[in-house]
Amino acid sequence: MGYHDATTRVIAERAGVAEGSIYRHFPDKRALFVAAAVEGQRGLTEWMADLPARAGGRPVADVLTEVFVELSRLRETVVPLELAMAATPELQRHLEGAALDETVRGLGGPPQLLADYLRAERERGRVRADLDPTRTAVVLLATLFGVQTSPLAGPGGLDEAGIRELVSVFVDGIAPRPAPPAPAG
Amino acid sequence: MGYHDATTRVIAERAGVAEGSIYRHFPDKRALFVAAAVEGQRGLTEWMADLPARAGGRPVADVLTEVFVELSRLRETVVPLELAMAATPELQRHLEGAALDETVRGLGGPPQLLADYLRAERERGRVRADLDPTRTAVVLLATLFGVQTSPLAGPGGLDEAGIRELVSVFVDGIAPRPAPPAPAG
Amino acid sequence: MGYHDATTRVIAERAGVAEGSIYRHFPDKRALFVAAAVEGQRGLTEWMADLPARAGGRPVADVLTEVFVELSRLRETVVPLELAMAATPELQRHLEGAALDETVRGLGGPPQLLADYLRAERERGRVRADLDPTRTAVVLLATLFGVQTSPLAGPGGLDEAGIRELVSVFVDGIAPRPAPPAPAG
Amino acid sequence: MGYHDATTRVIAERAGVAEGSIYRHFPDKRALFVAAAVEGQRGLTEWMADLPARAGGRPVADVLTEVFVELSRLRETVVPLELAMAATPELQRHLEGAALDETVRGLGGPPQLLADYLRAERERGRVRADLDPTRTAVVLLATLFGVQTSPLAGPGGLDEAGIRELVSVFVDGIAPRPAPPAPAG
DNA sequence: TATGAATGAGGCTTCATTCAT
DNA sequence: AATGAATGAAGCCTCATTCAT
Repeated sequence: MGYHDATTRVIAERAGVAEGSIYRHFPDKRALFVAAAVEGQRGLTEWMADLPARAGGRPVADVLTEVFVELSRLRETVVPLELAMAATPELQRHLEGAALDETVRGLGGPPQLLADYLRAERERGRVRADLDPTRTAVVLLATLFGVQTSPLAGPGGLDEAGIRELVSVFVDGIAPRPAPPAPAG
Repeated sequence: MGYHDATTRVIAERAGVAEGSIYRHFPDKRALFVAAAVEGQRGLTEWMADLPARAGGRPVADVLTEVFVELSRLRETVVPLELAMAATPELQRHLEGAALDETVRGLGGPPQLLADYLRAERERGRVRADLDPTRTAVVLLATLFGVQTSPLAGPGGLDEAGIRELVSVFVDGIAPRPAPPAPAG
Repeated sequence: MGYHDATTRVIAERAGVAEGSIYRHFPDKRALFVAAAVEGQRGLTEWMADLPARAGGRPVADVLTEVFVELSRLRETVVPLELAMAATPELQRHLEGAALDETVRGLGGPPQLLADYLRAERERGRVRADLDPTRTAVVLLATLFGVQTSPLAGPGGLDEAGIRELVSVFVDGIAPRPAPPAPAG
Repeated sequence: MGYHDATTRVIAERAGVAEGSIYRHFPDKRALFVAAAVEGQRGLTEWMADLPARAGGRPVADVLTEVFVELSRLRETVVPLELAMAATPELQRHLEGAALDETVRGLGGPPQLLADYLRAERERGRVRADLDPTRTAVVLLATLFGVQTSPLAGPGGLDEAGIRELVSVFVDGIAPRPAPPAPAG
């Protein structure tokens, strides 16, 4: 449901408060919406907080798959908000000014955490050295967003198998791999 | 700009016609919007029509980069429409019933053309044999969509350098490549 | 169907002409509507033209029944127009200025013809001498109109049996009749 | 004034409220209109509630005259609504579903009350035994409606004298009465 | 002269916001 | 502080009328 479909009446109803009461907590509807989006991000961010610490453990593909599965689950509630933000430039402008929770700001949000993880793995030689972790993180998250958003992927986004394939593309690329050198024996 | 921000007044104004004239050509606003989206797709699709025939030519990464650069350019007009479609389920339902131009339907649209290209390259051994071309095409296009849409990538989406890096990730993956076998010599 | 439901588009469609062509024959929609009402009256009036000449023939109740049955039949097309006129004061004002066909004007329309008939019967002693024929005619026609119009009578107005009962009330009244004097024998 | 002339703007203006406020009390314009008609009926019905109890008292013609004079007065506000209902089939369908005030429903509305009165008078021998009270009541009310509605009666409907004559026609009929039998002397 | 696309005023309705209670 | 009725701007759409062809 987008920004315009979430009328103040519906919001108030679901929140179990009167319509007028909204304006005691938020100056206007936009602020309420931005706050909801930020709040959604907070949940995601907290879940991902330990991601950088997991570098060097399980294979990168496994970690990314797990992260993406969780993201896609959590995002079921967040994506509509983000879509609304994306589709409503008016909201984006106000997002910048939004008072980000200090905890969240410190963590930097999902993109920062994913970038930190990728950087840590790169240092361990498990990620290509020529990739910029930040930009790569953005591409990964944008893909997840695109896949769950675009009509192309069908309604409901990707299931776990789909996410696994997606991660496979990211990790190994679409180009065929040369045969690994025969282990020295 | 989303579906709701594109008021009939604004649309009529930009088209240089009276508001009432819209309804001589479209039964309602929804139909107008869907038609605009379909028309946008038509331009994209025509540009991509010869894509499958290019398989086996220049390196896959180069072709994809070129395609994505063009897509991102053309999509400057299409993305807002697609975003609106994505953010407005009401529109998606009606898109299915929309009278797709026969030319476009025959070509199958960008996802189909890209899938055909990938399949052709796979047959030539230039794309991993274990990937499903259709799903891979969807992931590629969804990524492009996500990158140009998500607030993460900043306003304006990716420039050509960004697209080049994005394609690099897709083609070669983020995992480090083993050293290619030393050419015989 | 009323004045507002008869849109110029519908009228033009049914008439098999283009919408714009209406305005070559009538200055505006109002004039078109008044003309249609007048035309409807013309048919009724012509059918009733010989009514006054029938005075003295068959019993008054029979004549009135026959007239009302025919009126109710013809009025199936006229009543909607009259209703529209009644419900739209704007139209009534313009009806007065309408160019009544000379023939119709000469005859005076249904009320005048019915009044003439009643007057002729009154002279023959077959209608109460203390009733004003014109006002009585108006009451009779208004009743027919009311019965065919008011929701009370149910959809479709009265059938022939209903009209017969209605006429019976009018002719003999609702008060019980004293026994007629025994014919001299 | 008809249904279409009573625009929401005009209604709101006359009611001294904002246009949008209408929709806090009624789901749409139709409902508002039907409610107004029902409310109008309520006033009429309450006024007529004691009618059946008056049978056997003053002469039938006097009672009917009194009733019709009052009806015509009250109906000055109701007739436009009823006309609108009659001219707008869409409204009639919704009238059936309208929540009639229980009081009104119990009384059955003006037609039922008038029919009850006529039946009571018939039992007293003051109304013809061969007339169906319900149908007669409908004819009487339809006539009043027709007279106040039809352009024939001129603007403003009937005055008291006109109503007296109308009732006279109904009570005694238009046929001449035979001389009452000479009282025994 | 006939057509029908274009026009724009105005209709009904929604909705974010205000305000008296 | 909370409520929810009231507000009025604005949205989509219809329709009588005009005008270029």
